[in-house]
Amino acid sequence: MDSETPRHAENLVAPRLAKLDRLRDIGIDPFPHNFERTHTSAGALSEFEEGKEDSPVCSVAGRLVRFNRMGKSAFVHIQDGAGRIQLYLQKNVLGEEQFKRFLDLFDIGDFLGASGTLFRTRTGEVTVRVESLHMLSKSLRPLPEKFHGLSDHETRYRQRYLDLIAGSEVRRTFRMRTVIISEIRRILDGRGYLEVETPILQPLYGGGSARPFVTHYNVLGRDFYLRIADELYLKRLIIGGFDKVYEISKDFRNEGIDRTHSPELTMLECYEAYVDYEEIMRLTESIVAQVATKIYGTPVVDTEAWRLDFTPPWRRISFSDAIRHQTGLDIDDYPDAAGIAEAAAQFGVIVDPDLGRGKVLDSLLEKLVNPLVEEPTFIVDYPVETSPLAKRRVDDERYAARFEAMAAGIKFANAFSELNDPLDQRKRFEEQAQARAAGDEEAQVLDEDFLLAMEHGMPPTGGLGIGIDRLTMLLTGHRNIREVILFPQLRTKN
RNA sequence: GGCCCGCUAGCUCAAUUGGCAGAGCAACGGAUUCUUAAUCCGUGUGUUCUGGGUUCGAUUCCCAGGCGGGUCACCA
Repeated sequence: MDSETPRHAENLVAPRLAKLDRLRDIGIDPFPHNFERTHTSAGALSEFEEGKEDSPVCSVAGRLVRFNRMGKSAFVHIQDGAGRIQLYLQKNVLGEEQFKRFLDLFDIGDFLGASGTLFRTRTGEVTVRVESLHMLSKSLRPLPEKFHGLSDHETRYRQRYLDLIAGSEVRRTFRMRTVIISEIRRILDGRGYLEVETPILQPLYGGGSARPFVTHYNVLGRDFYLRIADELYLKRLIIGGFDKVYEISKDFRNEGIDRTHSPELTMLECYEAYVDYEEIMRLTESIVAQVATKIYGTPVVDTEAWRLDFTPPWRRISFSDAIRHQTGLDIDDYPDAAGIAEAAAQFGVIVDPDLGRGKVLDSLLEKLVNPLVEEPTFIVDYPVETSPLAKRRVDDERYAARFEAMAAGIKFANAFSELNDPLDQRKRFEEQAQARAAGDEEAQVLDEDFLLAMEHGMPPTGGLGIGIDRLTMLLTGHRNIREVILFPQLRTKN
């Protein structure tokens, strides 16, 4: 018994250890190497429904999850990756010895393999009439209760395997997450995008506004950063001549953890040469609508949490209109940080003006507008101070050609016409350096190597980032990011 | 990090205005050859998160800590 096992739990483990010994005593390996199954649970059920044979023969395997003993017979359910199937065990079919062995030595939680013929019970359930039965792996600990399942969040996250065993909704959510990612790949591959891999350990972090995790590279003798974004490397590839590139990978941001933030997050970033953010908006709508359709057969996501219609085109509102509608303020009337900070304070948004006008405007949007956005919406044309890597609008240099996408109060995409003027880019970095000096720890760091690349010429480019975790939340109806991350980070127990 | 809430059996939850800790499921023993949260008979398995304090007596009250949840701040 390991040290984590409470003493009283031994009462639950000991009988199973005894059964393990008895299995070995009668020459049965409780942990055999394999089992030749012919069908998954779902495969067996559909074969029966197709009715090509009267009583199809099959071998199935899975974890024992329900156990109804009926004296000389028993109904049990096993669960595999495809679902559940019922087995019917009869003393006169299995023989006295094998039947008794099952009753005496098998427990809920064990993996077993069974072979037999399919039939339909009186109550209509397609079931395997078992002719031979095999122990595939003995379970030594009890599973969570069958009806209520596991509801303690801490245990669900720390022992996710128990959550997955007990909850079909949980399994469904994570299968959807995988479908979302593979469908995005399929869409981008189909459009001629090249999937690439760029460094996770970076000598300088950039491409986003966040504090990084720091690590040490022994052989190079210096600190490196876990990336907060892929952006500056993907742009180097655009400069290098790949017209369309994307990467789906983890970013790391050393920030708070809450319902919509995980320090380790999965991000899609894609860049396409010769297009602007208008085209990227259409791409974004198309990706999300197609992914939703892949899952639900329609772009309408109708869950317990919300109903969201991702059918393009989505609603669009400019940054300044969004602020104006919410506050009556025209942000153009406040060209400096001090003025807008004072105006924001009237709405309970308190920001130190030393951090810059962009920071104040960001806060206004974040606090007063974003939480109220329910329908899928593009907020477009961000003040240039908030967008150090985005191109200025042609008609108004105070604004950047940038959008963010949100729904149900959750921001899930950020995109812009990428700044490709190296002189303007240098200026923007310098402004960020000032903000950093004033105390903005998330301000971007000047990256000479990136500027050098841009000085060699970068084509006009549209770029997009989609938070995969958040998109998964929206598409699966979860309000907490931990529900869509298999192993969310928790404090370690000692 | 601040504030608020929670932690009781393997699981889901009760209860104790400070006085022997109790249900269902699971488990264990028995009955049952068509069950579906099977049913019927019997058995309660516990460091009430941890450490202090107050008290004749603490699971309950007080203090500190741990872990979790919510919220605020920061970020996507």
